[in-house]
Amino acid sequence: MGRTSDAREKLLAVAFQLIWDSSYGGVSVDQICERAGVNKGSFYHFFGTKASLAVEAYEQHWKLQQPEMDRLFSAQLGPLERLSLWCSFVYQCQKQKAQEYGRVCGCPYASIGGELATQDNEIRSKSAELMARNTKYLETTIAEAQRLGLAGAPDVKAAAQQVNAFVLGTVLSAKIQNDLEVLRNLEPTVIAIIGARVAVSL
Amino acid sequence: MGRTSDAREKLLAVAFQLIWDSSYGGVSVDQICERAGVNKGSFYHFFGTKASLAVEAYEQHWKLQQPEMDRLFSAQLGPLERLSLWCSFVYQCQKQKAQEYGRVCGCPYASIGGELATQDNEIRSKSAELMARNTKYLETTIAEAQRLGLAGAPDVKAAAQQVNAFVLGTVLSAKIQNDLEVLRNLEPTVIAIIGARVAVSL
DNA sequence: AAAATAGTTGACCGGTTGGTAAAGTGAAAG
DNA sequence: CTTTCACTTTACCAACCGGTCAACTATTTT
Repeated sequence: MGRTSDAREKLLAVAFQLIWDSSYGGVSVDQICERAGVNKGSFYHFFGTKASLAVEAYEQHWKLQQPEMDRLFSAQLGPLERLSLWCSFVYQCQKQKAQEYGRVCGCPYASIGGELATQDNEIRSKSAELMARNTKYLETTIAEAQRLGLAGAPDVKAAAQQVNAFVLGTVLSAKIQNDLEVLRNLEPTVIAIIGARVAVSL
Repeated sequence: MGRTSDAREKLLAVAFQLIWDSSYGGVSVDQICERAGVNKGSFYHFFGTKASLAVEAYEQHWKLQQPEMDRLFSAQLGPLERLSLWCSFVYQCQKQKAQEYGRVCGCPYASIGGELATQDNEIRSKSAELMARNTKYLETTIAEAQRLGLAGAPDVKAAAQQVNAFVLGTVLSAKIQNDLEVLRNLEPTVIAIIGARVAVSL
């Protein structure tokens, strides 16, 4: 009973976008409210603090993004094909966002995580959790590549973390240089990371 | 003529530390002044804005750090040895800072760069510049490895960027997970990145 | 000694911050 | 129809933000 509202969903979506465009500290609750067309009182009806809004906004974004990830990492595809598709996806995703906003915006999860890791433990651990979910796709894929003799990583979990770190670092470089170029050819290095140990030990 | 002062140097050092510990947005001019034992009026005698203090603080930190980098990348050492030394250095550096502060603090240049890349172009470009200086060491080293037949990267500059991105991403992961473990074995993957192409093409 | 200069002091500014509170409104449940 | 309750509205708060200013002090040059 009582009335219904889409203010909550609007706030989540707007908060995610605004924080991705600038940063957590660079966006105020007032700005989020204004852009969402919601009064501040309503904001604090739905969310206890700015930080908890951020945590929920990022969780929500993951949920909306998950079907796309499932599609990219479909079991219908070969493991190397999935990795290749994912590399292209990362580039395309950054490219589209850069066209919309006029600057390279980087990885949203890593951005807020990197900004607040030492200051807000809940946001840090949510960021870590979302990045771990991402790495899980890589781990499963690399494990299958291994099984098919396409990769030579002794420790699959470590290899997934390494691939993730490489792509994360490249996306961050692209953001800091404000240049998408470094993102255009991720795949060969990803292949090198997961295949190198076999090759090197030859 | 006029009196002399070390307030400027104190502000630069304190600002760098405080921003590294938390973030640019998370530290106020008042806090920097208080920790440095300097009045706000003096702050604005030396620096025009908070942002320009940050830019100068990071440049200063680079200058202080450079001799250490020159030592790590000494021409007396073999190229792979330099890379190995650098990987250990990155880990030790993060470990020491983590012990001092109680949390993994990540790469200072990348942290401020990632936070403000879309908001403050001067800070973004200073961050990019410092990271490029870092990559230059890698580039020279990889070029020599190539010359000695120890690496098989067709594009040396790209390989240096890839190695840098991998380490950067791993340091960021360590910060977000607040766990140094991922940093303990950087070297094999670095070797794989610069050596893979030769090995793979066998 | 006096003038010129470099640095210090601390009060002050308007605007913004995250967050609160209380009264009001509209729709669904009884 | 009325009660109930989810949501909205708006005014408000103390604390803090980056930045300014004019008076003041210590040092060196002339």
